[in-house]
Amino acid sequence: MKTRSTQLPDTSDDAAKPKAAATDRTFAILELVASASGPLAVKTIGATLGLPKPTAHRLVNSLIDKGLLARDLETRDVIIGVEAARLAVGILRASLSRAPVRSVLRAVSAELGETCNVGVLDGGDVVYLDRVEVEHWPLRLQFGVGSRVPMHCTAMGKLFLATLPDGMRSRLLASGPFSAQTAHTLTDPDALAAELERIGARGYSLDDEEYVVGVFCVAVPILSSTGRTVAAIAVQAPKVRLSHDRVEQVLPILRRGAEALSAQFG
Amino acid sequence: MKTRSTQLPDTSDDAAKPKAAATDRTFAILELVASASGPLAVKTIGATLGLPKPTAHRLVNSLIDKGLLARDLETRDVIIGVEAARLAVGILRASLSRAPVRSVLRAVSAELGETCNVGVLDGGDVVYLDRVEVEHWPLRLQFGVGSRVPMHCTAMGKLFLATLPDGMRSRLLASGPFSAQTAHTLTDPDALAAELERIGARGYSLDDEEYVVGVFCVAVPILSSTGRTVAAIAVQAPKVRLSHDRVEQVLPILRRGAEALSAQFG
DNA sequence: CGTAACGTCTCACTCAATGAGACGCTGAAA
DNA sequence: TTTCAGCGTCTCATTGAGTGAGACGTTACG
Repeated sequence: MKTRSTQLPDTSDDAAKPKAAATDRTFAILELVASASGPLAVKTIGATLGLPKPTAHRLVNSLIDKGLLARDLETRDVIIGVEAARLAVGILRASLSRAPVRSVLRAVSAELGETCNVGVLDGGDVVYLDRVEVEHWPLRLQFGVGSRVPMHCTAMGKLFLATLPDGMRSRLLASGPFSAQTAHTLTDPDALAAELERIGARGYSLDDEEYVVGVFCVAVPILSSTGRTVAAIAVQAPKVRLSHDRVEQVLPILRRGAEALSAQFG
Repeated sequence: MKTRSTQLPDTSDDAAKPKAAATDRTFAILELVASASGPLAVKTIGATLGLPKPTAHRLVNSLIDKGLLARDLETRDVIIGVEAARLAVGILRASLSRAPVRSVLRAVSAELGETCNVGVLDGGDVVYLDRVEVEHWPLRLQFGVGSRVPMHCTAMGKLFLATLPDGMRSRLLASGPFSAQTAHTLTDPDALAAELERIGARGYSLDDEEYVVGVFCVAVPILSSTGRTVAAIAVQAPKVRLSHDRVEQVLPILRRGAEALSAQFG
């Protein structure tokens, strides 16, 4: 649910423990070599990732032993290994099952000219399953695929809340105070309940700067074959480009995407 | 004092410690998921790799936190994550930039006298992994290494579609309307399906001004050792220089390049 | 309403990873 | 040649990250 780094007994001395897991570092090295333009010296790898000299060599050699990395024959530089290529082919093949979703999302995003994403409800918050961006703006890294956002102040989250069974909804509504992310965030349970009522009746959900200042959001449900809301598709954009006056315009496009996606989930 | 309270049902005489390397196991999990035919239950992963229950969950969740794995929507099964796909594209690109391999594409391009590129399928579109140009023309910057092009209107894309398993192909064909890039683009699913049929039978794919006006393209598959299409190599040129009448001429050259490159993908 | 299967949590234990420092190698400058 | 500098390798005390048995929740199902 929360972040994963488990620093339990760290009380007073803060952030002075850059202890890193071997696995994290290993993947960092692999990714670095994969994204490099050419062969890399171990020195460079260590310097880039801030690894002590022996550690860098140990991890690199360990990857070489696995065949994931290799050494250039004359220079001793590090290049990608044959096992990595095998793994990569497998990964791309396995990730094919995601292709249809992404395909739809891209089409919707292209038509709207704005960033779109697909998310589901997991635990107490919304998880982004996939995302197609249209430009580079600050939100980009903050809310990438896999990141979690609250339910009470996002278009998707409120949509899920509105379509939940009554019992679970009231339980979630009672589950504590809602943080005020912006001045527009609905923190009062009654106001939120009323908003959910509206959303349920309309069949779509809006986020008018309730989570991030200056960002407007529209979300529609993705229904399973049984008619249950299993996911949602949303568009988000700066409010200067997307606001209440454009909602009627984007809805049919979003709904078409949602319909195409519901076929994939059914 | 050591408690031998539990007699394990087997392994009575092995002096070998339960040797555990977190990194090895993590990569084993990733590879297992990547090479699986579909979503895997954590139970299955643990059983296959001989991992204790909590350990299996810990490692899997750690990979999920990194975005390398993900969970299926309704079933809680494990599938490949989006970060893994990103990593995979990087790996394949890096592995193609290795000197011995790069020369293959250069040779093909030189022999044909036209621009050639190598690409794979990722997330519903084609990604160029490598590219050798022969002259400076408008497409140059637009479709460099790393750029993505649609599936339905490119030689490579259609080739991938044609060699996909039936289920996945039909799901992708159902995943939305196909944008008409030019007057020649196949936008009708039925017409596209018929074209894919032809491509599958012929073993190569053509793009006759379906993506860019005036550009003709020929693509052949790069097969893995198991005979699966894992990538493709293509030549593209202005139609005045490359068209149907030259296809038979370029095919053997492309195929020779494809064969040389196939070793790179296992 | 068991019950069975699976996921999560806890918690001592301990082994694998860590990294400062010493040492060796090779190649280029002096 | 010698000297020096930059890298890679080796050693080893230290420790905390990883481990896994067992207990506990949580669904799914007959």
